[in-house]
Amino acid sequence: MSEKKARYLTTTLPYVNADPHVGFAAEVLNADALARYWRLIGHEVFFNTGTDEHGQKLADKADEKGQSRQDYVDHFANEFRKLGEALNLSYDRFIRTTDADHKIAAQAIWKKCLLNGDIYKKKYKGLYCVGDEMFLRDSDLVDGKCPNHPNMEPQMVEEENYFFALSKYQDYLKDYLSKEGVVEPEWRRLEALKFVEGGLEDFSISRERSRLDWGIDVPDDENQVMYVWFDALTNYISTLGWPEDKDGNFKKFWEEGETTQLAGKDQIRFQSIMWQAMLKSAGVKATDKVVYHGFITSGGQKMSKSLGNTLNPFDLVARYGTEATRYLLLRHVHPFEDSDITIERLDELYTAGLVNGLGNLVARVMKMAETHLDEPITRPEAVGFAKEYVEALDNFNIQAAVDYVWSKVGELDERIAETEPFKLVKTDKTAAIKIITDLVSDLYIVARMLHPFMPDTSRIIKEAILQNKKPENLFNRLEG
RNA sequence: AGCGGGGUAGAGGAGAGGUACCUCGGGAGGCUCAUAACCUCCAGACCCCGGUUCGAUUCCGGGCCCCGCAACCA
Repeated sequence: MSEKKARYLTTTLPYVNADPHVGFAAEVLNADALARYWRLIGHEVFFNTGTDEHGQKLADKADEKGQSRQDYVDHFANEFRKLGEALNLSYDRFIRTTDADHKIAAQAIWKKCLLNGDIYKKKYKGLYCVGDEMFLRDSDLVDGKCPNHPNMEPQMVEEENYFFALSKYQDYLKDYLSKEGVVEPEWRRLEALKFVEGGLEDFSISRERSRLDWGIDVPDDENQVMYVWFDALTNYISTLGWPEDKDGNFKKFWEEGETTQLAGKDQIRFQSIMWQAMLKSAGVKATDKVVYHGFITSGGQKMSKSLGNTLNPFDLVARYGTEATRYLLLRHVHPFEDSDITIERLDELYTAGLVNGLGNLVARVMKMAETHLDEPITRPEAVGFAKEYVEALDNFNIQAAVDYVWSKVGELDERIAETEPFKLVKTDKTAAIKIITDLVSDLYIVARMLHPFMPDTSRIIKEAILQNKKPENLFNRLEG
């Protein structure tokens, strides 16, 4: 058996200025399903996620609450860790951009890029919105004001910042993005390519300390603090131990392995353009593939607190349980396009797919098995997965993979209706037992395919089969 | 302004030059192993106007509408 390539997988790091969003829950669940699947088929996997914890917005909020910055972000980091438990995630590291080793790595990549001549200092003058702590571009202005803060007068501010010479990497990025597969779905790659061809501007990568004092220090310049990019993006490699690589994870997973990043569709510029240029400048291998998903809306609108249509992942877990929440978000969120989700819809899908579907199938098959089989079936040989299932997962289409598993659930239900083993057992016991054995055996295969998506359910079904015992109901009916 | 995606039964998706599939929901029958579950059948759709074509919902042009991006929203 040939040694399979190690695989690295990461989500983006959510900014911790709010509680976990259901969209991030979907992203991290997709990552988790892929990580579990890859491990299942024999790859060594490093699955990374975590939190992005710097920036003036967070510092201001901490100040408002009278908390220390670290305490404030600790609280949110903890909320995101809880999400990991609530969703039963199998990540290998939960990185925080406030972790000591990450700060060292961020400074290290900065120095490499500086040494490579891609970081320079430049005076920058422009309209600045105090509300957003951001410079405004002319195209941002609405009636000469910041669109987010129409009551505040933008101020003309001049400051000196470091810039990264993204424009130098136009040709490189064009080459990088010309290879099919570096961005999924394919049409997003074309979008990225078009953006690069449209011309790239160098971007600002630091702020004066007076304007931003909660971040990683710029090496050898007391007055400057890193602005998001060199800080946040570097997590993808600092998590592996770069640059020292004491444990060899960076070499194994990033340099010699296959790297995949998952991100929202708004992240193309950051993940597939800026980050790739930074890696090139620092002499680090490019990401092999970035997969971009859509957003989740509710009731046809963007979720927002003022509309009252936010769905909190913790509420979903409280309502449906961990396994069912995984099912709902993995099967009923489109892999690449936007998806709309409402509680009413999720309730229907929960009942149809889990209570009436999988749960009921397990109950009826295992009841027959327990009643009519003298002993458990022998565990079916692991002969590799069905082509449809494998292809869907290779294409990052988890929805299609789960759909395939449920097509098998449907087939088993049909087969029971057609062959009527519960009736046949009265007239031809041998034939009935053969049918039941086959049903149980195929149910075992369903459970195996279920593992990446619903690991506990998969295990419970397999155990029930190997003990020849009907388990407790897997999914209870919703109240009301 | 521009760039990108899209408009298919009540809802969400798939698909193809010869009027269309899946899931959920609705209706009728059947079954009794199962969580009033399951199976079968039925009703129900290709945004509008032109063009190409023997034939378009599918290709082309135009229109209308929706969504995303527009350099820190997952």
